[in-house]
Amino acid sequence: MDSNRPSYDPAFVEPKWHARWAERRTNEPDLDAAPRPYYNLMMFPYPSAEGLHVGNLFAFTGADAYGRFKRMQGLNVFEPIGFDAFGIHSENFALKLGLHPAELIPRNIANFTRQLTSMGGMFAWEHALSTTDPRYYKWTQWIFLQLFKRGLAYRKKGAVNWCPTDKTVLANEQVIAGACERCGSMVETRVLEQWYFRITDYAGRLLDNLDDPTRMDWSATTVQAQKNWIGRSDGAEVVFRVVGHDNTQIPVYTTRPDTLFGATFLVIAPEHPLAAVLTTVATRASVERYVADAAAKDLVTRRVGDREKSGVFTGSFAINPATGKPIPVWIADYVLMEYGTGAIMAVPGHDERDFAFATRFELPILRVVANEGEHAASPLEHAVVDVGHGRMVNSASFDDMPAADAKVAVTAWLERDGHGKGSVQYRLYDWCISRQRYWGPPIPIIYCDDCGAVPVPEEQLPVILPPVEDFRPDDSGVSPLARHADWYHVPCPKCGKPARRETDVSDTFLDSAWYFLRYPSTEFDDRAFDPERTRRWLPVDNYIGGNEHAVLHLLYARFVTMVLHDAGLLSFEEPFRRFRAHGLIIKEGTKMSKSKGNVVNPDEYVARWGADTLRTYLMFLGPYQDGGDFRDAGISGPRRFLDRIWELVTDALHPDCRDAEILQDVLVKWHQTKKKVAAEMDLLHYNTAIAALMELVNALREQNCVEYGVVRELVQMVAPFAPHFAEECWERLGQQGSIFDSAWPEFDEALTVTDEITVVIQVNGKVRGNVNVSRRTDEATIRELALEEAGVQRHLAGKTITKFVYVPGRLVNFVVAS
RNA sequence: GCUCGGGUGGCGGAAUGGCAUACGCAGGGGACUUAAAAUCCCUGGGGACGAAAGUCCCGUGCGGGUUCGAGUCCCGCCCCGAGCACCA
Repeated sequence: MDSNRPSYDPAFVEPKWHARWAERRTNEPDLDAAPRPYYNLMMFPYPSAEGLHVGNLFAFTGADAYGRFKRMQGLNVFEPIGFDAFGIHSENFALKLGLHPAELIPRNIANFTRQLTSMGGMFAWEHALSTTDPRYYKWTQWIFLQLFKRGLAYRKKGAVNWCPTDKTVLANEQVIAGACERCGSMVETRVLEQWYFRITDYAGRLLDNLDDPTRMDWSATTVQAQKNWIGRSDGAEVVFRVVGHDNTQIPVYTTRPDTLFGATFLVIAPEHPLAAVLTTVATRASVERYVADAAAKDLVTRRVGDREKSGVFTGSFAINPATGKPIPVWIADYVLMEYGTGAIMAVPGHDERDFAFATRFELPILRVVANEGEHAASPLEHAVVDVGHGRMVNSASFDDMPAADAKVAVTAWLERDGHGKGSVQYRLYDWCISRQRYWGPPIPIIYCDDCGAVPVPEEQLPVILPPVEDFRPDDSGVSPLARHADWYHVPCPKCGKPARRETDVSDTFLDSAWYFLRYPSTEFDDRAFDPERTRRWLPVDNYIGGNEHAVLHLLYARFVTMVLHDAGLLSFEEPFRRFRAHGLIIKEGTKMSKSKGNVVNPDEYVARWGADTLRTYLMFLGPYQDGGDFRDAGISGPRRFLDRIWELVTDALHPDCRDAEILQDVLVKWHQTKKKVAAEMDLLHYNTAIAALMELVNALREQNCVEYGVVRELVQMVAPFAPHFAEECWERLGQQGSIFDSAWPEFDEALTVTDEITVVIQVNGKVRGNVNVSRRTDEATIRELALEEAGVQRHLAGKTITKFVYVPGRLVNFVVAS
């Protein structure tokens, strides 16, 4: 490099453009008048004390590159950012440091803001938000009230998951294999009065919309995760009459009504309300002992699958409506009260769990479906669950019917004879939103002895979280706010008598279930979201985030949006038109974790290589939707790539490079690159887009081409990845304004193909040569040319050609017999 | 156990059923330099034969199959990762 050429120095370029962007408000679209609004959203971060890690940066860079690309395609892109700053994480960390979260969080947010600025995100900072801001959580509380108004928020006493370390209730979603999702402690069960949202009322719609392409275009893996979570199953409710109790019936839920004739006993959950009714004098003592034991166990232990079956006989019998025969009713904790009707018909011949139970307690096992070639009376060593092609046996008039048909036929018979009906069940549970903690929005409810649970009037919102020093949680099962009588004693809004505030705060997932509605309307304090702004910007056009939120955040956000839609407050019921899950970054082949000490701090890399190099590297190291392996050794490649473009820009400034002649090869490569990059950007295939740009750079260097127009468009195409760098190159090229207000390069389809093509010649599918011909050459000519190739002749010698395959523009294949 | 991903050089990874290993990293050789870094050029799956040019064989986790042709499609396995897990 000539000594008088200025070299690329990110330490100079990057701060320069941060200042320019801020000063010129480059990243602030006109929210009231943008003609082609495009809402580009990424999952907002939790501002941890450690700062942004490289995984966050990977996620944000990919989302940002997409937003910048869309903007260069002429859309008015709104790319907001904010902070999900309430919650147990922040509170626990504050406790550890002996700080108040209200002190800690602003500090963390300042650090995140610095880092997010340095990475060069196209963020509309004027609309940044924090969920901890009373101007924000006022509306989080308002959302709670909207649900309350519609009867979708209710209070229930029930067994809940209790984390002994975090000292709070956890949603089932937050319990992973019996342990707290956040701290890993084994979860216990407690009985507490909690607030729930009736998300189960929406299970069907939440499921059905997933398959509606007019509403949702989501990553397939995320859709699948939501489907599994909602867990629809189709079956039937069957009613069993109890012998000797004329008014007592036991409804059970089954997905296999076809096996009704094989139901040899019933099992009800220990908490089932009929447990006491069905118990006889002889069995009372043993039943009471069993039920008490079950109650002492926590919910999680009861859900561990392969425990040995336990249970107790009630002493009662029920009539199987199909056979008319009495079958015993048992109590066992493998039946869950929360699912279905809390009672099952046990079919040990065709269900592994029922089989294990029947074996343990010597209950009869009967086969009612036989697979092809299998005798119904074959030894009963295990349950036959898969009966896809089986036929009915031991089932009276249904005998010999294919099992799949019997499911429908038995359900129809049940309905006709009044023994039951077809029924759909969902695995989804209602959403418990109460948290016995401090660092969250207080639930806006006041308890009055006369009026009950009274919502705080909307004009009194927000219910400010008081700045108490003593916010440490304890084992009492009530929130720290309950220790602050001066705060919670208030008059009842209805009758004015002394009343008490709810002292629990709401789940962090409620904060994040509506933040995307707030971004376009952050300056309004008299409404959660402005109708006109919302109409212009929502639903979100593109949402990018981690699949770890596939079933929590994304489902809750959909639910809240659907409720607001039903309340007439939103015109759409699905908030995210397109969602793409990004992958995860690992370090040198292993997971990053604090304990391994291999968490990559992006600051060091930004300082050493520049944010643009780091961004380009992150987008290059693997497919965005899969993630990749961050290796220190690899980053020099992308830096070299940018250095070479810088040099091409320097050379292109020479007056001779304007409208210089472009070699045919370069011209074609240029247009092919433009075509490929645009297509790959849209699919988020950033690694291959960058590879294509690298190929163009290599071609330009090999052919010694620095034609101004080609270099200018190269700079435009690298801009989504290296925005500061591209702006600087743009300016050096003498271009006016921000490169992000320039139009994405167009390509000419006719110039993406060459006239001369290479046709591969195969003999029996093996490559034996090739010929260069004009694209217009006909098949016969190509065949003649192919036969002249030395390598082809060698392999054809003494053989007979039995077939000739011609794939236009690609290859020919001679099939020979020896 | 169930569901969804995935298995390709030394490494990260490319490949609408059509030249496997694009692009990048690391490596080897060379140029420049007092030297090093940086930069630039060449090379780059394994094996056999050959002085070389080259020729041939084998190669995308394993075993079958479909096809003129399979990393790609089908069947049966193995392994890794993620999620769910007594959901009747």
